[in-house]
Amino acid sequence: MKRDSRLSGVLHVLLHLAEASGPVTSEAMAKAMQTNPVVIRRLMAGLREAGFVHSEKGHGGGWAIARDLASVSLRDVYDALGAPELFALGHRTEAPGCLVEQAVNAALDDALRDAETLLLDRFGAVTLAALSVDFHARMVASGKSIDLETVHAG
Amino acid sequence: MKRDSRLSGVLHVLLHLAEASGPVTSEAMAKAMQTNPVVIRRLMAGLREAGFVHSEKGHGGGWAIARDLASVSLRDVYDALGAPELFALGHRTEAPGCLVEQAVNAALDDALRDAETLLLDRFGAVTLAALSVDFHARMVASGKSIDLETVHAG
DNA sequence: TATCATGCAATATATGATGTTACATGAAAC
DNA sequence: GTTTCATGTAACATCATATATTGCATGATA
Repeated sequence: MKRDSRLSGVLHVLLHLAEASGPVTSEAMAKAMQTNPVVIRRLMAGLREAGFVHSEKGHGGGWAIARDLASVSLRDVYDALGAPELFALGHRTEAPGCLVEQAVNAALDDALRDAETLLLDRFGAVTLAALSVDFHARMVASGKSIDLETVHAG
Repeated sequence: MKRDSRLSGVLHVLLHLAEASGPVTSEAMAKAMQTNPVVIRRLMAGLREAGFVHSEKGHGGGWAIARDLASVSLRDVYDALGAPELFALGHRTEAPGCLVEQAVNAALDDALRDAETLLLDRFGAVTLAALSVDFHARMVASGKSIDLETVHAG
């Protein structure tokens, strides 16, 4: 089962944006993330609509953070991505006529619903600012400096 | 993100097996589940190794439950399937050099780990017997009778 | 007006689950 | 014993879909 890395990717991009002094182009981000600029734009589209980032065309354009990092939780980012499916487990049939399958689905859904609530609550409790703090702590601990180009070069 | 329906499918099959009087062939199950006999055998392989079901070759052969339903939890079945990935969310990079990505991964993993614990505990608390009880309650409530062939005909 | 950057649709590629075929093994029926 | 039935498994085919790419339109700056 292939896993969806969009949330991970977007958070990564956002934190790098937060570190940058000016706007960063899709191309620069794409190079750093080893992917295509269009993929970056697709990822960011939801965040732009949600007002978390701002994009500018033309010379000197690119992407920039539009909100205080402390005001955006992982849950917000997740929602801005369209609240993608959290679980890899699914049902064989969504609306089964078979009563056995209904019972199975009900049991699984019950557990999944609770886990989903827990997970989203956790996401809601973590802000981008908190991630940034953690990142800076790691930077101090490692003694390394960082910038988008050099860190993602290797 | 495509979802893995193996757990759902196996549970469905197991409960039907429990209702059956004698061994059920892969072909019969496959017809009921609208899939291929080989797929059924693949699903059941882990359960056979775990000792939850028994298979017999030749005339009158097929699959049968080998354990008391009360002694098998959803967690056991999940493990017998090889403990497949629970979450659709993953990391962009598993062992990133980038400290930003490390911080992101750590935050996500933290939340996911707790959700996983909750989910597996829930699975551990539900036995096949409980599912069977629920199924019979549904059958009474609906007034319908059931058997493998007729229920899955349409 | 030439260049740079996003916006977006359409298409291509890659990956992995699911489905299928083929054949070997073993058990029961005849 | 030989025929039939069923599982066991590997190899292969298909299909779904996430990801990547291409192409072109739009708008902003030099």
